[in-house]
Amino acid sequence: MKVTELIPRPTLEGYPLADAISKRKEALYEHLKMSILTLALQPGSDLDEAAYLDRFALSRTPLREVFRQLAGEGYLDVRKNRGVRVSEMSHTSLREFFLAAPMIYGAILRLAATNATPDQIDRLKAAQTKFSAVLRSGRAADRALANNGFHEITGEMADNTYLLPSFSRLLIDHARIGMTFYQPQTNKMTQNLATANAQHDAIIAAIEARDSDETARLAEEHWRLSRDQIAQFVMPTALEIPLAEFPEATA
Amino acid sequence: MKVTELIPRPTLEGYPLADAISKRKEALYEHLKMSILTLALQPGSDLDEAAYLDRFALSRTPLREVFRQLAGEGYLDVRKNRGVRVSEMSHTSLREFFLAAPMIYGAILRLAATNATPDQIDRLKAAQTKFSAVLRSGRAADRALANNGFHEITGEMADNTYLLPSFSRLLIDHARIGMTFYQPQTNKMTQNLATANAQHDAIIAAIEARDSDETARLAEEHWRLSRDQIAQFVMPTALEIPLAEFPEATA
DNA sequence: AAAATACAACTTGTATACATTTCAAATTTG
DNA sequence: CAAATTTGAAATGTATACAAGTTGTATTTT
Repeated sequence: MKVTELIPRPTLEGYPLADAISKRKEALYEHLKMSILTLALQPGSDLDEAAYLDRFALSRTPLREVFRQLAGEGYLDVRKNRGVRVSEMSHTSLREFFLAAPMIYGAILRLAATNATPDQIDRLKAAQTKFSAVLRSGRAADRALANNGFHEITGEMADNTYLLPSFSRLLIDHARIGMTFYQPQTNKMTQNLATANAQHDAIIAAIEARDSDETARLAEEHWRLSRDQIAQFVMPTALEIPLAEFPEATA
Repeated sequence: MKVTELIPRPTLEGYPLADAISKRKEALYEHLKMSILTLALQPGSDLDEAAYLDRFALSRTPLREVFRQLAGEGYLDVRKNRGVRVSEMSHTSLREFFLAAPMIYGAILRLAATNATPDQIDRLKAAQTKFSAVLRSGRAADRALANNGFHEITGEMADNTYLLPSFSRLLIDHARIGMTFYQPQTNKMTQNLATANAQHDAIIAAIEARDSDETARLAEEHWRLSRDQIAQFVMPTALEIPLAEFPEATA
């Protein structure tokens, strides 16, 4: 057995999980993904190489490799000689999102019903258990991540090299859009979350039954719920109070 | 003005286009893409870092960056501690390809008709002029690249961040499948190429007319031609000569 | 002689010094 | 005084030495 495996490296300050380099690389990778999905790192914001260098105890070469990989997956933009920033989201990309999402989501779930393995179904159930639990805890970021985790597994189930890249990019921005818009202040939205939860259960059942038509139907229904929720925030129902009644307007 | 801009670097042996580093990086990037699309580099084959180091006069850091980027785009696979190889193509991926391609191609061309800019239309016409010319010259690799160039522009026209990643991956393997199967030894296949050429012209006209329904219809037709051509090679019509008539069988 | 081990050459990964480019503040110029 | 230019600190990109891992071959062991 290798000696180096037996001697733990000294703990690094500021980063308690210090371990093999590849572990730290992986940790940085996951940390950035999570931060971007939950908007802890905002779209368009610059990343400071130096800060991550210290925090994750990596040298520039592997750090930059992680940045490049995340750029390839659509999380980051690398601009030559100008550093790295979190990939942008604009009203334009929102429109593109609405066009592409129903088609890709439908296709992925249809294929998931055909190709899912028993192990994947188990993992989907576990992801759904987590999502369900997190609905109660109420933290928006946790909800977005749990929902993302659920859908990532459906992408894996579909097992199609060619569809996965687009699906993955959609999931990134779905999470980010969700973080922006789903703030369940109203009863309606809390109700919607419960509906989404029920839809996840139905999707699992349909996949397990290998019923691809039913799974595709549920995909459409699930998408519609999500879309309406977003639309409600982009185009809210007009206020019904006459302007004059606002304190600011009367002052 | 910077002095370094005025002093040309000494010409590097084995690579006449020697220039600024970023040019050489770009050259390597394009060379690898081209080699992979035309099967000059076969699916699954290993890439020798050292060979490209000399040939393109790059140091390992930028060279490896190019490898990573191409991996992100689906041209290469990077395996930890085991070097880089050209991404694989199997009978499994062929099936995945057939499932995904018609949907994505249809969507891309439909959107292209809606969103194409005049400049892009001009470039599409130029690409088609090239494709047309190359049909006569007859080299399979040139045809595959010209066809790829045409479709890449339609992807750009569609202008949808979320669909482009899948579309790009499909184009890679479409070119490679084409190189494997389209060897116009029969009259039928030569005829098919002429048909494809005419379809390209029709697609340009439909896009220019902003007729998205017609463009989508043409996309389906174009796909069907391509699919049938591939199917013909995967499942050729059976030989009609009885076994006994082969010299080997009678010997 | 077959299997297991050890070793050495080679490949891949990382750290870091150095080169280049960018950005912005300070200076010069018209 | 405004515009253009210079300049230098900070950020980004590259080269290269060194470390770690992998692979194939020689050696030992049974």
